[in-house]
Amino acid sequence: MEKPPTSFHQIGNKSLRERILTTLREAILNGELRPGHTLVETELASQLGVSRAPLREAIQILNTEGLLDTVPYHGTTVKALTKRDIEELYSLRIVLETFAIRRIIAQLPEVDTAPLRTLFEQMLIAADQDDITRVNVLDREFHDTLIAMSGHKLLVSTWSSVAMRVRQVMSLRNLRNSDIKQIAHNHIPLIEAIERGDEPTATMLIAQHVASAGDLLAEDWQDDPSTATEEDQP
Amino acid sequence: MEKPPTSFHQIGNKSLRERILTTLREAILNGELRPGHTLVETELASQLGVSRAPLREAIQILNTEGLLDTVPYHGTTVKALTKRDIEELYSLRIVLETFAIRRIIAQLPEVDTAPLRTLFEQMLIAADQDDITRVNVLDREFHDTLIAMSGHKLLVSTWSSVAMRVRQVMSLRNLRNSDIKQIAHNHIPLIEAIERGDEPTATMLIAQHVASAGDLLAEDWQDDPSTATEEDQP
DNA sequence: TCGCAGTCGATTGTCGACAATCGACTGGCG
DNA sequence: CGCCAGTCGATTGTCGACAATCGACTGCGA
Repeated sequence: MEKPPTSFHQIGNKSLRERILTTLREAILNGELRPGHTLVETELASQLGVSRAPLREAIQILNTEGLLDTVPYHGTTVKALTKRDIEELYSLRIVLETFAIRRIIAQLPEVDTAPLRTLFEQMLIAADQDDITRVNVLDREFHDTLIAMSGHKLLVSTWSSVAMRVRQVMSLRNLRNSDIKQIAHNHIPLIEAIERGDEPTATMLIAQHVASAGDLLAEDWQDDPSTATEEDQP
Repeated sequence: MEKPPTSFHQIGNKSLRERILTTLREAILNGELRPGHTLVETELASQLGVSRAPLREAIQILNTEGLLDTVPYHGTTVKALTKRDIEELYSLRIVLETFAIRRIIAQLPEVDTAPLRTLFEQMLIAADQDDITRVNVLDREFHDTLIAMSGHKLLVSTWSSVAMRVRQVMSLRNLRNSDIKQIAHNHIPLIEAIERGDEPTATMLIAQHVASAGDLLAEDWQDDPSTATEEDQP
């Protein structure tokens, strides 16, 4: 329980709040902390070996990010994820990614599409090796890169909050290997359309690509009834 | 220093954190706290008559919302607003509002467009009376309503963070009355296009409408050099 | 037995004090 | 005179304790 005054083995030596934040966020995004799970501050604080002050600050941030849901004097829970949430998530994803692609194409000879190709190639290799985890990581990087290439900082930050929840959904769902490989292969026509500056095709492909992934994830999703986001008032 | 147990001018008597949050956010959005302004926790806390704990929680939230910028052990400042930020803000606005309109039209006979007309009429009256403040408020409500009518909760929450910064920009800029009246009148063809389900026209009009407002605001904007968001590394 | 008011325990909200960190100042040394 | 190490002050970061609030339990009375 006592921590050495200078423990040298922690590399990213940021503030406690930041480390708590990263820890909790990662746990939520990994599905380790499932939607509906209740967090008790006292418990969690002693569990993490910190006081409640920085923990609470981290919780406020996660509330704002939409990952936690605190009701005053009652408790904090991991935010529920309904089927509707997933549908909204993926429909907004399409909008944001389409925007990114339009911007990339608009500044085309300037931006370098090589990173996309590299990621795609690695993705194929991982798919061949049935390394599903790695495919998912690379897919995330692919879409993150796409957004970043737009050169639109506000879009990047908006994306990151959407992408977080996408990641959370994916952690709670196990797609079939065949589906994931299929999705992986879908990337190449998209890359080519972007490189050739073919906006109609590129935007059509991204919409199709994202929507089909979203349908796969939303399919058969059952909202946890005990953690519904809305209640009818009588 | 002592606050009356029930000071009647604060309506929503929620937690201290919430009240501090609202107070600070409003001050930033009003332009009362200008970009670059430094907040000192101890000062601000005693000024508000609260301790630093809830104040810090509010600050973390405002950081996450992108209104404040805290650098560790150094200080918290109101986030700078560069010309580029404004351009990004308005380009994303177009994307989000276009999406909202597409969704509204898609479910058309179901949604009621009367609120838009009502707001528009009030806007015209206020414009006639040269009540610029009220025109701005109504304009905000108009666009908020448009987003809300999409029935897309995630879009609403994404919008709210964009809309906050838009509000901040507007508070720092004084548009000419003639420009504002012009903008007010632009709303009616948009409403009609939406009601008639004419998606191409409606999306074209919203893009035009928002872009021209954005150009007006970004025009002649000078980034405060002392609060630049990025530094070149040598 | 049923309804209800009071109490109790658990949990969140707030506070004041202390620790850690960083920049600026300062004083000595080459 | 210039430079560097040490110190100091101001500010943020963290802690433990106390206060406020809410739900559930309990026991009294009709």
